[in-house]
Amino acid sequence: MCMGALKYAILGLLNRRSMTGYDMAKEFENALFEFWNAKHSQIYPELKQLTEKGLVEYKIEISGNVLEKKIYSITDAGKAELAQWAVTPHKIPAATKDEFRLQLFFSDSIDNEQRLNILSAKLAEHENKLAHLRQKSAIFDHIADMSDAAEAEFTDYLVWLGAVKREESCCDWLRKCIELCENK
Amino acid sequence: MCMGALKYAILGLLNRRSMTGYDMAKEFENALFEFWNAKHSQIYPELKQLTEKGLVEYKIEISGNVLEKKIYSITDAGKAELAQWAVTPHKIPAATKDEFRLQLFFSDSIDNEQRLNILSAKLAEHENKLAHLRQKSAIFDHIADMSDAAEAEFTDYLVWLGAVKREESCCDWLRKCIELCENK
DNA sequence: TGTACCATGTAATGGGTTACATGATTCA
DNA sequence: TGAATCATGTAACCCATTACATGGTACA
Repeated sequence: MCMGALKYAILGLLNRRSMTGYDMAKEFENALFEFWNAKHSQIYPELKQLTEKGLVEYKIEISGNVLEKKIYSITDAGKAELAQWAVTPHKIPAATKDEFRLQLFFSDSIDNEQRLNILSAKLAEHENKLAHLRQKSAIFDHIADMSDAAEAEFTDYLVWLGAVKREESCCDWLRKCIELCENK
Repeated sequence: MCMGALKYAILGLLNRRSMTGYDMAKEFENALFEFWNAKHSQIYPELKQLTEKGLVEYKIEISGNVLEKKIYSITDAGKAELAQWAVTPHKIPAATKDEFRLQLFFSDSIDNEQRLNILSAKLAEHENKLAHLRQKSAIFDHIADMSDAAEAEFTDYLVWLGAVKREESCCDWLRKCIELCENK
């Protein structure tokens, strides 16, 4: 389905700045969380392979007295592969498996009151998530005019906007569902 | 992450009507596609397990002269487990891995014109998908007033509405991205 | 000195897709 | 008689998560 896209996620990160595998794991948790994720147990083996293929390289840095850090950076070969991927069309991903929607679909077997309960609880969760997402907008506040934003800031903003709109739309839908159930 | 939710998808389907594993695969492809999917290679082993646990049972029916079909149905034990699951709260799923958003995020490395190209292509894809989703609304047209719709039709409608709204929101986002890029 | 975090790896397991394998039925 | 579809199963592989495993650093 994804055809080794982790590879490009890593190359993309290294194309912005050199970093350790540990740093990457944090980037996935923070900046990329809304559309990609990978744990360190996946990152380290992948970095090993990318090194063997010559797409990335590392130099060892000593932190403190003995702790060895591998600072990875992208090679020219890596940049070439990334550039190619960057303009390749990709399929719309298959819809996420969503246990809540599954539950709602089969809620023909429970009564309307219980259905309202699970809908209200889910709406509260998503409103909470939306609030957290909106808090992150502070990062983009200093960009008065997007037209002269730095490139990386601009693309960060575009995907952030997508995450917010997705969450808003989800909340709207849940409110509509609640309304329809209440008029039942 | 999903903790064996396939089990409940199957129980939910069988709670609506008895059917074969083959029928289930078709249901996943058609009715459930927007929030769940499973291929026959996953369904048959799961049905075997559920039979062993006594949550479903089957009777063999002969189609034509020799072809044996296993018509599965839900047992009382299965209904009890389904009823319990139906009111259990589930976590919001982790965001889908979306290679396009990954691409957009890292499009700081390509020029604005190419970014506009991939955005326009993706918008066309999603508009197409939205059109197909809306076509399916015909199924719900005969329900003049949702308040007296059959339960199963009503819940089908709720999740369908969610799929449409999700797709509309995605199109809106892409148009906004295109607008921002054009003013760049 | 203890706790949170930095840093790197491997192993076991689960979930899911694609491919392999087989054969019957229906209809043109 | 050939093609599309019905019908059931297994095997190999890929991706990803959780757990296992180790040890250093920074700071209160």
